[in-house]
Amino acid sequence: MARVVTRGFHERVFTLVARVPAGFVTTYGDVAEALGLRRVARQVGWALAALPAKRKDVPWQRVVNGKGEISVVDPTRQARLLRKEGVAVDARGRVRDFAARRIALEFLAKR
DNA sequence: CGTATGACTTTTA
DNA sequence: GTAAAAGCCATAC
Repeated sequence: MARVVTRGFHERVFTLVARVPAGFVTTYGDVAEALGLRRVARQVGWALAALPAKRKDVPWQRVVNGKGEISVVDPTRQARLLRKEGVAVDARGRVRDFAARRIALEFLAKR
């Protein structure tokens, strides 16, 4: 079975990201690994970049890089959204207690 | 079908 | 702790 196709790659990314509860964050690498491909972290970010503004069900703001820092060109908006959700963000755009806020991979890839 | 790009990660110094 | 380079793979042209 190793048919891990890219069929709706974005769709899978959105689905996983949508599973992240408010107050928690995840990383591109985690999402990619949850998909079964740790190397596609970039493509995860790509999918979110291509994410249309209509997709309000996808909390793209809860996705940060492996360093727990916002990789978006304009971290201000994302940081503001995260703070609004209860996630403390440093002035440098880094999530406080990132390791603790980082959701478990099992929970993400669950079902 | 080949080349270029990128909201990343990891390794090495 | 920071800095630079390589790797990786889906999308766009």
